[in-house]
Amino acid sequence: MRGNLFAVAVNLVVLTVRSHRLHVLLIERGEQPFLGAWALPGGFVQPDEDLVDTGSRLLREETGAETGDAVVGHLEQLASYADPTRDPRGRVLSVGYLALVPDLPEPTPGSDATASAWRPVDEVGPLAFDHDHLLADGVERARSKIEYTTLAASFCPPEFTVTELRRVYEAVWRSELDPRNFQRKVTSTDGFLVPTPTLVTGGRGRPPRLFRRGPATALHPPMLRESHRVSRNGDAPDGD
Amino acid sequence: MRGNLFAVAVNLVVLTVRSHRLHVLLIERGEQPFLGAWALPGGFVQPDEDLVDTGSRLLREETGAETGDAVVGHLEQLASYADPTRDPRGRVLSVGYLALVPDLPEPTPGSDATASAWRPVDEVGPLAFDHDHLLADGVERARSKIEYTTLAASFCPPEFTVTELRRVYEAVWRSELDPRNFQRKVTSTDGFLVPTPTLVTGGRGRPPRLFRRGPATALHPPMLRESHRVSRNGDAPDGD
DNA sequence: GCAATAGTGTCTTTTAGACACTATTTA
DNA sequence: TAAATAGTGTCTAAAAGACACTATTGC
Repeated sequence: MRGNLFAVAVNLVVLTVRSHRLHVLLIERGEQPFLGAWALPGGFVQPDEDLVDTGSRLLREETGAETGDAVVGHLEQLASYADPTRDPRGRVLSVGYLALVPDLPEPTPGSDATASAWRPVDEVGPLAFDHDHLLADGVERARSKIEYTTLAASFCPPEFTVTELRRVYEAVWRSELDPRNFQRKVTSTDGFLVPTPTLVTGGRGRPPRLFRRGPATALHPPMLRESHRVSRNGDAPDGD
Repeated sequence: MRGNLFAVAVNLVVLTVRSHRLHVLLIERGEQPFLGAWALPGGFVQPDEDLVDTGSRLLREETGAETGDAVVGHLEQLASYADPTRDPRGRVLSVGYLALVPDLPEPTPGSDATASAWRPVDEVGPLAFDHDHLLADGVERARSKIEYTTLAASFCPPEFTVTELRRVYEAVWRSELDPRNFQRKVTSTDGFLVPTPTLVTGGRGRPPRLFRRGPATALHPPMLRESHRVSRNGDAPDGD
């Protein structure tokens, strides 16, 4: 086996929806390199960890919540980044993971960070390392994946209303959806939403019903973004 | 930066369509570990290479053809695999790349292989390392990606007939498509196919027209697999 | 001529999108 | 009561799927 060894890190693109906007979890770096810069949370893979273990450990450390794949939220591998110049310390390969979580309480900064915060994804300035690229890939993955899966519900608490789910789509896609057609679409897609007996009172209008996630993971037919419906060709959703 | 270093390899899932079946390029290992076993072609990332450079270098070495992203065919990152026990030599992270190429001449074995061959993907026995997993992920990526992109044309030579393109879909999906509806669908999707003046003579029936790939990369609306159209929920195309 | 393959037209069914309308709450 | 939000029904347009039909070759 030839030499040329790498350090391997996992970096998280943790997305959530707060006040109708898509937010990402950032940390302010407390170490070199990029001391004081904002970055995606991350850490090195430990000797006996598989990549996904590192991802869930980091997610737990950064958000406090037990939001692995099993409970609420969603965690999946995005892609790996290994440009030889991406880290001034040497050869570091970073495996990006995408996490979709419900709106959580304020995060607590991890050990190597002086601060952490939720920031709207379209207001994020230049980040440390190649994290802008990672973030863009994560956001695009989320945008396209809620088209043909039920993953949008990962942004919601265990019980939620159809309107809450619609706000998720609208925030992630930055577009408005017709509430009536949306209602029909999601409630008639078998296995997407399971109604509970509970109605949410205290609001302004007719009390909405609470739903839980159903067993379905794929949406057929998919829910297409308007930008995808308008033109017939268009740009590439690149593969990596 | 904490220690715990990895060797980083790239492994290729090279797919093509030969005689109406989806094939993958395999090598017979000429070195330990897994000496004599069949495996996906691969190699280590060299000091100044980015991952995609390693991928295209390996693809060139194994297929002989210049089939990077630019020419014909397609190369994209799949996912990374780093189970601590996946390689008996120690900690090796493998970055999987998916390559879609036209039907090429017989491959020439690389340096660390005693043989290489195209094998139908559904007749591939247990492979070395975790390459069965990698292959399954690659095939599923190809199956789903030709639904909403024009990547199926990457399996074709620069000029091809509509029937050849349909054979690609049928081989990758293992299902039959209506030739007439398929024809209308692909020729009416803007930017997918560009007609040439050439008709292919010498065949049995009416001579078909040759087409080239157009500029479109995305298919809107997508071309859905029958399995996806039949039921409304169904199983998960998992994210990583 | 007939068989085979390429390609078009047309009808039916399904789905998306627009939007009128009903239902149930708070103020 | 009016205003607000939830949810249903219905019409239209677009697309998928079935399949009759025409076009052009080799035999």
